[in-house]
Amino acid sequence: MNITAQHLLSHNIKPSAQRIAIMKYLMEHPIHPTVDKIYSELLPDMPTLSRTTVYNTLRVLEEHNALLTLNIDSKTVHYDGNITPHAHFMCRCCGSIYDMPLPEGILNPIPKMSSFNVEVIKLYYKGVCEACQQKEKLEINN
Amino acid sequence: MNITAQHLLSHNIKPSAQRIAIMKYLMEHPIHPTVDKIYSELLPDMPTLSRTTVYNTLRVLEEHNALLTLNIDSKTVHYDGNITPHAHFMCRCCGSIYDMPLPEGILNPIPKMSSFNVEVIKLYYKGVCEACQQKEKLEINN
DNA sequence: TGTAATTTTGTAATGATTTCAAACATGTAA
DNA sequence: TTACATGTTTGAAATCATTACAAAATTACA
Repeated sequence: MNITAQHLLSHNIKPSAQRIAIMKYLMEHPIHPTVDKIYSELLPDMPTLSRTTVYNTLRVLEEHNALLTLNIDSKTVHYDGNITPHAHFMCRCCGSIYDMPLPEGILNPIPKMSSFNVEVIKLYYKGVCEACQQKEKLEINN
Repeated sequence: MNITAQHLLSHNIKPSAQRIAIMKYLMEHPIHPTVDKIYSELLPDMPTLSRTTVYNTLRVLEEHNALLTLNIDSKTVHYDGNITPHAHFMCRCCGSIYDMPLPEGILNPIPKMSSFNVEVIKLYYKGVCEACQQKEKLEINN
């Protein structure tokens, strides 16, 4: 029994070949991929894989809290196999998404927050990453 | 010249009838409506209004920082005419979106944040609102 | 082995958003 | 005022991510 299957079982998810492949891909590639990225990366090694299976599987993984779904991009959903609490930064130039630390204390006041029962927190930063800032400077100088 | 038109001008937006109507609706209805909500609410008083115009106008308003776009709901975008910094809570039962205070200090560390140039911060809470918590209790008791 | 339950697959449908070109409105110069 | 240029609105059609669905494949287990 491999480690990814055990990880799925610990979330009460039956570890099929497809689910293992998708979960493994997410854990080994912390690049916050989209459905299409996951699908096209896994297809060469799993030629019968269906896009619908990727959608289905990601929904199952989400429902069992085995991944985070990111709505930082209004065009499409991105997925994160790292479920430890953290924030995300998306560059408006290159579209890359980076992990960020969660500010101190942001998790603490949740239970006291008025009468709402807060179950999930999403913190998104948007702007320009280091690499794209350099590119912008070069363009201005030319 | 009405106050909404002045508001648009202060954001360098030419105040057409449609733009005024949409901006006014957003400012007078802090319910974080969707495109379809805005369209169907304005249609009776502006029968020639096109859905495309609502999309176009919201994009113009966003580009000129006259509103906030919320990607808290993965299904569709919600809009907020209140541009003072604040967070949002969405109820997973009824879908309502509420304004929330931004935690102390969350805006301060932005400039120091590694080498990223942060331009926008979005903080979303998800869970169950007070009213839906009451409903859930009633259902359990019956 | 046989049968029920679950999972995967591919196709078709859905629905939010965008594209596009024509119609319309507005501003300005003569 | 007219003429022209510019910007805005409109509605139809296209796009594209996602979902629905039913058949096929796989798994669990008696």
